[in-house]
Amino acid sequence: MGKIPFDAASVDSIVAYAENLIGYSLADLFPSHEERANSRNRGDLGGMVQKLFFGLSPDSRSEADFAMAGLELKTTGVRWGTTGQFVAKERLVLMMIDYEKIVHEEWESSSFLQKCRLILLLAYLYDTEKSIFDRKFVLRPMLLDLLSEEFAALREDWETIRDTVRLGNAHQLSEGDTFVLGACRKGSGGPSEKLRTQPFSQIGASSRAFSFRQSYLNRIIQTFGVEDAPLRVTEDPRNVPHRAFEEYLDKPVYDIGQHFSMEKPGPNFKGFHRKVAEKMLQAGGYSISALNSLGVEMKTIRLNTSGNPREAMSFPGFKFMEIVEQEWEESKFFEKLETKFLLIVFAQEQGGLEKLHKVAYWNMPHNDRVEAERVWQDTKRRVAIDATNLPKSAESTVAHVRPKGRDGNDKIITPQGTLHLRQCFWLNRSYLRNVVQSV
DNA sequence: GCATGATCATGC
DNA sequence: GCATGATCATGC
Repeated sequence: MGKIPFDAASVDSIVAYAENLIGYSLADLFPSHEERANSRNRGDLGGMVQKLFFGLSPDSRSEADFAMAGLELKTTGVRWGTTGQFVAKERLVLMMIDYEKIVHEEWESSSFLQKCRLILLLAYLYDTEKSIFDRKFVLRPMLLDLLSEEFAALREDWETIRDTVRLGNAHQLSEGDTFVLGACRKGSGGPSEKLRTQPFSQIGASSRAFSFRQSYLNRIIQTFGVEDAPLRVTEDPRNVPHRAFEEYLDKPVYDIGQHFSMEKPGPNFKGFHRKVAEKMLQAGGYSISALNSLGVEMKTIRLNTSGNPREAMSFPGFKFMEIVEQEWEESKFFEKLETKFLLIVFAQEQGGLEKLHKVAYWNMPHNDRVEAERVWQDTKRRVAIDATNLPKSAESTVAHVRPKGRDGNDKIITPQGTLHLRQCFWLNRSYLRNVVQSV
């Protein structure tokens, strides 16, 4: 291999050279390369870019890929979103979390920043039909300095993860624990998964990696990847409750509705409280979709006069034929339970007025996710035997299964070949009571 | 009052 | 047309 056509010690030079990749695939630039044919390697476009385009030998050492420049190279798949911008296909995995090491570290001198402080992020158009060699690079090369002000929200999440491991709770980590920097599962998963050791506990923990959560990565792409984008990476989701909801706390929900000139809800309208919450969000400069793009999902909970939730909490429906073929980690329910929720809690007072009671973030703790998985596995098992006999709320402290459909005709096929009402997972009312008290 | 079964309006 | 978040309705 000849002389590399950039200065490997200069970040600017590397980034400028990376411009030459944009608009092309590796196949465009290296049409006759022998690796093309035998590469079914699904994840290694980054490695190939490093090797072919930059002429470096890939490795996974603790130092950055461009060691002299302290620059880490990452590639990420993007696709066209419905909003007319590119969105990330999935979270961006940055590096494995070393449970033994992180407990002794501080943010500024962390091995995470040693490797990932400076990231050159290249986006390619994700296309399952094409090999990694044929995927075109799009957007601008993105140079990210994780110690710059724009990425300030990372630090608190990194510390949250470290402190969880310090408490001997590495096995309890969840992506939903944090807002922008995630501790995502990395590894085989399933029953055969080999667990890792952790300091301060004998309990084996799943392998996890630092990642930009998908929502955060979207904001990065839409900020750094295009010209003249409004800076939106700086927004920290932790600001939302205070900014949008604080002034309405302890106010009657119908007064809040009136404040926003909301029509009186029709007798059958089931979304009034959610709508009121949405109005408060909007008045605070957010929206449901803005909240989602911050990686947060909003749920409303209404308490009766005795402080119990009026209803269980539902999740998206599942298909009988699908769940019997699925692994837990692939399921929608798993994904939801690693989500960060913003709970908007309304409470009915003895006198009769229902008020905005509490607004707080919550994500499901580990023990309850274990129990939820048990319910899911039991559901999977029972669907295969008799899809009409599924876990009821008395069978678990956390979750159960119940119908969720448009009407009595909303039936789908079961493994028994019969039609049965579509179902979904629910969090038990009694469980939600504890949740509300815990936040 | 609760568990369970059965919808409802909305928004994409 | 359909999934979704949420609530209604019934029976014990």
